[in-house]
Formats: sequence, structure tokens, C-alpha cells
Amino acid sequence: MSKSSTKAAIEPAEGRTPPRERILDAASELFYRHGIRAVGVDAIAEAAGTNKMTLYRHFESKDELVAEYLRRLAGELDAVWCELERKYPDPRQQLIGWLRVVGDNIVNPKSRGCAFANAAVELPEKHHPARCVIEKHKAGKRLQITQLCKKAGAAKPELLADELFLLIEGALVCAQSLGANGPAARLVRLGETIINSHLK
Amino acid sequence: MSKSSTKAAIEPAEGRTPPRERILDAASELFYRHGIRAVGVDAIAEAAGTNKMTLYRHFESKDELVAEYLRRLAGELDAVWCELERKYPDPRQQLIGWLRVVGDNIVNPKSRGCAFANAAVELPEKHHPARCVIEKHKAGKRLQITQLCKKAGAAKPELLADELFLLIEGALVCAQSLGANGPAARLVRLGETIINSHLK
DNA sequence: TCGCTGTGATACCGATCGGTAACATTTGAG
DNA sequence: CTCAAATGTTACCGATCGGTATCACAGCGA
Repeated sequence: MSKSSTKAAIEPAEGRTPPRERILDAASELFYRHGIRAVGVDAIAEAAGTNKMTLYRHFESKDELVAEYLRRLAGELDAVWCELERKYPDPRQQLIGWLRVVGDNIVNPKSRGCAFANAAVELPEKHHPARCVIEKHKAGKRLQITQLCKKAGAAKPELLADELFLLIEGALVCAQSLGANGPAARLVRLGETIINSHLK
Repeated sequence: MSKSSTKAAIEPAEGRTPPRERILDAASELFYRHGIRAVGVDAIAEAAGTNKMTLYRHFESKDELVAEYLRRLAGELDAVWCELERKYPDPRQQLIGWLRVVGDNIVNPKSRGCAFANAAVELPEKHHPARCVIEKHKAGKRLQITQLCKKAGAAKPELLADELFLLIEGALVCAQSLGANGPAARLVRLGETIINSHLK
């Protein structure tokens, strides 16, 4: 009785985007919200409006899907950073802008901290395919902040950068236990003070 | 053929401590090392030299075992703090002492960061029995640091305390992705500088 | 119209998950 | 010694895990 036509009529919009993207979208949301180990591939396939078989046609394994989830997210965060670069030509304003982005993220009730740090906690196995993605992304970010501190004219750019880096990481993870109104709430002001004292 | 006597001869020492403690010991090590969701109750029972049935005679569920694991660990950390209090009467030295304890922990190759922060990442469910243990412990530690900053004569003790708190949390989580030689390596020196600048 | 490719659907695999029932064994206090 | 409580052992439960085989079908270029 033309069951297929009925289905096509019910969910036409979601069928437009290719399944690989839908799977990555669903995986991203579920992995971030509930945790990587807490989400099964069946749940991802169903949330993506497809099935497990199609999922495994596009991704070798769940571990590879996790790695791809983080790779795509890293690209998106790089884009955010580029936009910040365009918006604020001044390196000091760029640093403060990044503090604000993180601060806004912490205030967001949907926030669950840094997806990369969370993945590092959930995947301690040294050879997990997501591990190198995590390390590469964090190392890149540290380098970016360091260069920004250098451009801003800091006397000890590496020191300032690492201090800001630790502050940001701390605020993101701290908000997961003590909420957005705990110590994490002071991230932006604290960061600004530190930047000002280093760039006199 | 006195199979029992043979067993008693083979593993006499581990049979001494009551099973509840052995189970908690095994669970603590496995949960911390591999992650909570990555460890099954069967593995815990086996590592404890007992079986699943005995485990469930002492703990209502795996979730309750997780909560108890964190409760006991919180007690142990409180003891460490008390010893620090006894060792350093001066509040400023106590703060620095705590920084050093965390710094040593980060350097330890077995370290996997803060067990409470990790649990918060792995257990986002709002009503998990471990959640209140996590929040209580973190809130208590924040309060302790704040009071210490107050006793040390800081002009803005809450601000200094939260800055140190974020720094410590950041260093612990950062070491999980960038290693002990990354930004986390600067924790002690950075913390000392901040303390000195606030307690002039 | 043919045939190929990508997708969907379903059933299945062995393994493991958290949790329990039933029964044998050990142990220690009375 | 006796008895009861604690522990060990084994087998089992339904559910879910990551991953695969099979087949039907839809779309599309030639």
C-alpha cells in the first residue's frame, strides 16, 4: 500500500541532506549531551533517521565515528576563531573576545563543557583514534593563544597564554560540577584582569 | 580433595580484608583508571577476588557503588587536607602546599585528573546518586580555599580563591589532553605568583 | 530500458551489560 | 556442637552492545 510514499511524504525535509551528515549531526548532539560511551550506534542511527547498516557504510567503526565527530567539531571551532580574528583586529581584543565566547558557552544551559576535554576523560585508551584529534586540537589552540599574546606585546607570552589556557579549561570543567554561577562565572573578569596586568 | 584448603593457602592475604572493602578498592582503581562507564560490575567483582552476588549484597546497584566510591575518596582527600593543615600552620603556606600536592599528582603517570570532575563528565544525568557527592565535595573545597585566603589576609579572598580553584581544575583537566608537560606544568609557579600578588 | 549505486529494512551474530535466584560452603558466636 | 549469618559458586534473566548478512527498492546516468 505504498508505505514508502507515505514515509516520503511524512519526512521529506530530513531526507534531503545526505545520510553521512545526518549521522554526524545526530552523533554530535548525542555524544556531547549524554557522553560518548553512553550512546549506542543504534540510537545514533535512529536519531539520524536512518539505520545501523547505513551508518557502518560511512564509518568503519564507532571509534572512527567518534574521531570524525571531533574532527568536524574542531573545524567548526576554527571557523569561530577565524571570525573572531576578522571581527577584532586588535590581538588583545581578540583574546578578550575568546574569553567572552567561552563565557557565553558556560552560561548556556545546554553546555556540557569542552567536548574534547570530555572525550579525553571518557577515552583514556592511548591508541583510540580520537586521541590524536583531541591532542592536536588542544595543542593548536594553545599555540594560537600564545601567538596572540606575543602579538599583543606581552613580556612573557607563553606564561600569559598558559595562564589563560588553564583558566579557560578550568572554567569549562568547573561549570560541570559547580554550575555556571560558581567559580566559572568569574572567567571573563578574571581573564581581563590578568591580560591587563600583563600588557601594561 | 579439600579444594577449599588449597584456595585458602593460595590467596590468604586478600581474604583477610572484608569483601566490602576489597570491592571498593577494586572499584576505585578501575573506575579511576578506565572510567566509570567503561568498567562492568563483573570486572570489579573479579578484581576484588569475589563475585557479583557478594557485590550486590553490599551495594544496591552499580550507581550506588559509584557514589560510595566517590564518598570514600572525598573522605581520603579531606584527610590529606587535614594533614596539610597540621603541617603548615601558615595559611599562605597551606595554599602553596595544596598547589604542590596537585602538582605532584599531575606529574604522577598514573594520574587521570580529578576523579570528581571525571565523574561529572561521565554522569550528566541530573539525578544520579553520585551527582550530589560530586557537588558537595567541590563546593566544600571551594569554601576551604576561600576561608584560607581570608585567613591569609587577602583583600578579595573570594576572587583569589576562585582564581586558584579555576587554575587547579584547569591544570588537572588540561594534563589529560596535553600531558603533564603542557600548560599544567606551570600550575605551582603560576599559583604562587598569583598568591604573592594578592597578599602583598 | 538497462543496470549500477546508495539506501532502507530486518533479522541476526556473539559478547557483554546490570541484576537475580538457588544452593553450597565457610565462619564465628552461643 | 549447633545454628545462623556471611560468603562463594553457578547458572540464569532480559536488554543492549558493536557489527554484519541479506534482500528489496529507489534514483539516475547511459
